[in-house]
Amino acid sequence: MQDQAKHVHPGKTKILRAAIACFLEQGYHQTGVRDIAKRAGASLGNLYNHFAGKEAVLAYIAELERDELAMLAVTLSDKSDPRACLSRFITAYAGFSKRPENALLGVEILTEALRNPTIARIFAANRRILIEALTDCLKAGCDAGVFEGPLNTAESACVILDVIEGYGLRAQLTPSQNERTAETLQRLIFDGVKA
Amino acid sequence: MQDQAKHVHPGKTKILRAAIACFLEQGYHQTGVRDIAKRAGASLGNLYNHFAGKEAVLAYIAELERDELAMLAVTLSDKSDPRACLSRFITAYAGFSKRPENALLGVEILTEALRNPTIARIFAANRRILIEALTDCLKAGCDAGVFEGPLNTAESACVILDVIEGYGLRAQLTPSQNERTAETLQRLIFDGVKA
Amino acid sequence: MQDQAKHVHPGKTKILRAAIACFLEQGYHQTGVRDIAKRAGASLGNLYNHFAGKEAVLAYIAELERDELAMLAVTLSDKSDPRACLSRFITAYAGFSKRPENALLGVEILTEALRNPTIARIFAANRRILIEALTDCLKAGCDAGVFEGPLNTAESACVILDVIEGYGLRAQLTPSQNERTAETLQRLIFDGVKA
Amino acid sequence: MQDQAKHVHPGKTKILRAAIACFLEQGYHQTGVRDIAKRAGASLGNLYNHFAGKEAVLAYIAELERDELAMLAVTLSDKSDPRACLSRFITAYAGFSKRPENALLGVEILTEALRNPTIARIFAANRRILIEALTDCLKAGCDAGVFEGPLNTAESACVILDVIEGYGLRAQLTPSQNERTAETLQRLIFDGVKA
DNA sequence: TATGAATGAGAGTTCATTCAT
DNA sequence: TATGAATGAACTCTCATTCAT
Repeated sequence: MQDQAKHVHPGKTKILRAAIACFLEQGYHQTGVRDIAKRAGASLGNLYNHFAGKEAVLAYIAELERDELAMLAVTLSDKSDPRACLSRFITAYAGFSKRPENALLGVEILTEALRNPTIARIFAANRRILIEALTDCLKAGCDAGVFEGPLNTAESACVILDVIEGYGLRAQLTPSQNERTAETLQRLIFDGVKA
Repeated sequence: MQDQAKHVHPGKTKILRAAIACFLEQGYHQTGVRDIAKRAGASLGNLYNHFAGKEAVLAYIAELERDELAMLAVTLSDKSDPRACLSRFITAYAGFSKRPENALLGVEILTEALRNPTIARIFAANRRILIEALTDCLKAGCDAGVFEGPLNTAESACVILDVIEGYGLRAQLTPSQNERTAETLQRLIFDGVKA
Repeated sequence: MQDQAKHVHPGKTKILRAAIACFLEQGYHQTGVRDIAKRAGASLGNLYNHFAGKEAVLAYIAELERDELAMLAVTLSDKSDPRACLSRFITAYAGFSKRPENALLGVEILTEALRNPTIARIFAANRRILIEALTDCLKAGCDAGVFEGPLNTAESACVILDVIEGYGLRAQLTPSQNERTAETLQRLIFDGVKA
Repeated sequence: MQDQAKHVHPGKTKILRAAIACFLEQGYHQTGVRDIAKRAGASLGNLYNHFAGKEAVLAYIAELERDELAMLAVTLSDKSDPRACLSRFITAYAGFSKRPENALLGVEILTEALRNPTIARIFAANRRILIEALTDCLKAGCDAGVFEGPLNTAESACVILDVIEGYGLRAQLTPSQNERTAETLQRLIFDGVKA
């Protein structure tokens, strides 16, 4: 989570950063608003001056992700060479996904989205950014014949994201993973396992 | 979660089933031990006669998964035709993964495993069952030349599980998904996107 | 607490000994009936077959003390030499009081007696055994002129017991105490501090 | 327990006074934090805003005793007349010890100190205040020849405190005690029982 | 904005006790 | 006798949130 928050009130940013750190370390439900306030060096009341509540903090964090994802989606906009384009995206999104703050916060937001409509809406909107750009890229590739059609492009886009995000999450559980696994990602997405 | 629990005390089974239902509906952290006891029609104290605590209930559920996964792993044991074998496994595990109790409980267990060593150990053991069987299948396929080597088989196994589990989870978020998506899974795992 | 319990049911004795051990280690209120049963290797229900409840266990223990105290009181019965008699009692009761099971159980019983009438009655009865014997000894000594009268014998008896019991309790808090302190007890009880 | 607490937050003081009252009436372990909060007219959560927990409340109370004991120790500082000094102290400390809040809270703190290191440390510190002052007084008296040396002054100091505190505690168990017992204390401490 | 005392419902857990077997 | 599952009230403590200052 980079500093897209530069223009907001410094007190709010301080709280936000503390919240991200807490959610990463302890998880959303295991984190108390007191933990956040204490870590931010702010008072409990002040947290409520900046955010409507604990859920609003998570929602805000989820929304911050949007800008980052939009930048990643740009990687996919070059329609002239869908293959190279997809390859670049895989590398970029794998790099994004393996950063702990993205991998772990992503899981927190996903699991919360499963039962919390407010978060679900933001999560779906974020995801749509990548899915749509990826789907467009796949469609362009199919039309150009560089991807083997007919392809269920929307579903394929989801699968590609799953593969990359799964890789990012595994990087947290097994930090010792070697560097060549990123190449495996490329290989499998493009060619599958078959001879 | 089927009835592998037949041989245990009926009171314990009753509580277990209630816990599974609660964790599914509300999530692990959002479920209180009182919710479980009430749903089981048992007293709070009795829950603690059968389980050391709330975490022990989740751990027990996670351990129950092992037997089911072991049965799925058998699908992969036919070394004579790795390709057909993998194909069958994909179908079987996709069917397993799209069932809400497996998809949602799986997420609960995964997220808890991220920060809870007890659950992490069980989660890792369960996962290893599938990973090892799948890796063996891929290796056999590479040796036989039906899969395109050289292949990072261990990492590929992880990716294949990610793809299927991601599919299963998406089935919960977007229940309207059509049936053809399972075919897309097979297609992408075997061939990737490229022409 | 020696084995006056030989003639009772062995299951009961087992529980009793476990209870004493628990009360010593954890204190009466910090000990649960489950702790006692577990330590005794008995079932919870069985404990209730032998005792009406937790309080009854403590009451029984308190009553066991009576026989030991009665034996100590015998030390004071020799009216021919009140001085030697008192001296012997001080030594005997100091030895009794510094044993952890007597010192610590004594405190448990005393504090429970402060607010629990059942225990208070037993505690008072036990204490009366020593007080009366000691008062008699002091009276005999005053009559014989070996103790300096007029002496508030009843109150003096209490004070003598306090001194010895305080010494026993201190032995628990500061186990490093040297051996000469028992002599100090004799000295102070007989002569006080004054020249 | 007098109002040394004037400078602290009124809410905290209110809770403290309620806790003292509860501990007196019911004892430390028999008192629930809800009892304290209810008696204080405060909410349960607020109690935890002021104290880290139930034990911290008792620890705070034990620490409040320190100031009162320090004032009593001053009674012993007049080295010119150790005998008169000791006599005054006996009267003062007997007066202190027979007040229910001191006698009963003292027992609660002592028994808790037997197994709780936190409380044990505070208890020992409090006790050291009196022991040291009393030991100094006895030493001065021995040097001046008004007390009969050689005297184990440290141990004698303990015994003197035991005698007075035992008297204070007995005053709770047998409230009908007449006034002359305090004189008996003086008599026994100075002269013992012997002619 | 910023503070932190105050709230009370709810958390997980333990309690002494009962009772059908 | 002996068992241990069952009970539900009570335990200490934490929660997200409010509000007077």
